[in-house]
Amino acid sequence: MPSDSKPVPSVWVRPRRQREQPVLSREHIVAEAVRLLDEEGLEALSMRRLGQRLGAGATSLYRHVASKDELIELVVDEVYGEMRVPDADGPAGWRSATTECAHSLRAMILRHPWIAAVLGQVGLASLGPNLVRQSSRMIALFEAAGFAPGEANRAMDTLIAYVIGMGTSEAAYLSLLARSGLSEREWLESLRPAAEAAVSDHPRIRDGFSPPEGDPAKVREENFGYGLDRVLDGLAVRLAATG
Amino acid sequence: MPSDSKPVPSVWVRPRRQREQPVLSREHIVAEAVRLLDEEGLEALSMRRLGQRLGAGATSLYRHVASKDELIELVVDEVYGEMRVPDADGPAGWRSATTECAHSLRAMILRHPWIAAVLGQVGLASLGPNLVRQSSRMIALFEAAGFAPGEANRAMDTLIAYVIGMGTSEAAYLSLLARSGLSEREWLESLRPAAEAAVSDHPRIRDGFSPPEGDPAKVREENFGYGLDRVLDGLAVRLAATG
DNA sequence: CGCACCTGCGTACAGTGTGCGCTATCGTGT
DNA sequence: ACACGATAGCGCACACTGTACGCAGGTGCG
Repeated sequence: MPSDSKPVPSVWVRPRRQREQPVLSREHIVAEAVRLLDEEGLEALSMRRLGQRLGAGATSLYRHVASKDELIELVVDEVYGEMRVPDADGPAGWRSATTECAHSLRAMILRHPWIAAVLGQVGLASLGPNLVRQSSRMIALFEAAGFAPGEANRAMDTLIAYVIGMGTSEAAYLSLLARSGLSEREWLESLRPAAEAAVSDHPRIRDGFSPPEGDPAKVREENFGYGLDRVLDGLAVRLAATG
Repeated sequence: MPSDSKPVPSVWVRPRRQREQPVLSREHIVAEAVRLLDEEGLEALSMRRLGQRLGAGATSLYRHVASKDELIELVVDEVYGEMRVPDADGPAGWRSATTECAHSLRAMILRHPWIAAVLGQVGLASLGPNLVRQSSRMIALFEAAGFAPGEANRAMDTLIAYVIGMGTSEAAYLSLLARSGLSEREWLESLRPAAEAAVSDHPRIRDGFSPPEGDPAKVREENFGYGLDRVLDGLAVRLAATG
């Protein structure tokens, strides 16, 4: 019985490869990636850490996913599926239906702030199943409202661009804040001097760093609603002019 | 004269440290970073490559810039300064002035497609001088149009959110395309089968992958203009209702 | 039984951001 | 004129990244 071989390749010690039922699969990987991203943010997502959380080696993931970029595409499509899009033949008018869409998309972005950074790389150009499904349902909404078939798509793009632009700003702000480790109030307080200097040079800038007028989250939601109403007003004008 | 010391630390061989005039400086670094990003895209930006292009070592940059993240903030503010914002007391009406802003911002994004990916990380939350200046000038535009002081800010946010959302999508699409190395026509052709499958399942989706109806860039610009008009219509409605 | 296949793993490589301590240069005060 | 402190740049080192490659073990089919 040789004791000089260090790793002792004995049958009894060998880890027996307990193939529990949670074998690796594309769905498992994507789901765990979303969880990791939600908990620790974008730069915490590495193949090694993800593998670790799944009880697997880093490179094992590559059996199910071609590359990290592809994984990110999958993850984007996954969360895009969380958006709620009402049925086009439902009882609600087009305005309230699209309003619900917009709020639901914003909520999704705020639940997963990391997509802000990721949308700029991968965009909505990839043809994931959820993206296709949701887009189709949204276009139906605009067609039911009375937009011509070709135009409904552009109307949807307009609305989505607004929501994504607004959500991106909010998400970037929030994850900056999260990375700082401060509470929102402390953060604003710490930026106070710089902000005051800026405001004094350019008096027109609204002082977003003043003593918080109520819940900051509430303020952000109202700002979002303001712009949303303007965008929908504009679409309504167009609808009235062509109908 | 010992010949065994390999690196020969002789005074005559020593590189004499020619301190040419292009010493490193924050401005130089930022400018070169923008050039590198424009030429080779976001993931080509590393401190080592940037230092190399400046004829400096990687870590030398840290004398002028605290971290790569800070460098990126600087770079964002730099290109944000490229946007053209007309004077508020100029001859043009508010609508044409803000239209010019929007097109100018979009043009900036398309000139520097990498900011799409970067805006999601750093956002417009940092208080760079160009950002402050441009925002102030834009708010002035909306106040001159008749928006109440507090509301002008929200109107601007609405417009900017739309432009950024739309620009982000375009930029993501374009840089995906650039990474593929194909021409736009080849790219569309290669996606044809997948797109057709998607369309046949969801007939409402406009077939954006059909034989190009004219210049694709033109089509994108028209789509952008469509949404822009809707957003400005909506703001005009609000203006008429409160004025 | 044998054979092909598929899944997961360990190793390895090139490349990343950046902390630390060294050297050479420059501007300034005496 | 000379010394001295500040500063700019550099090389090294560390921990970490994505992923190519080849191997080991299990599974299903002939």
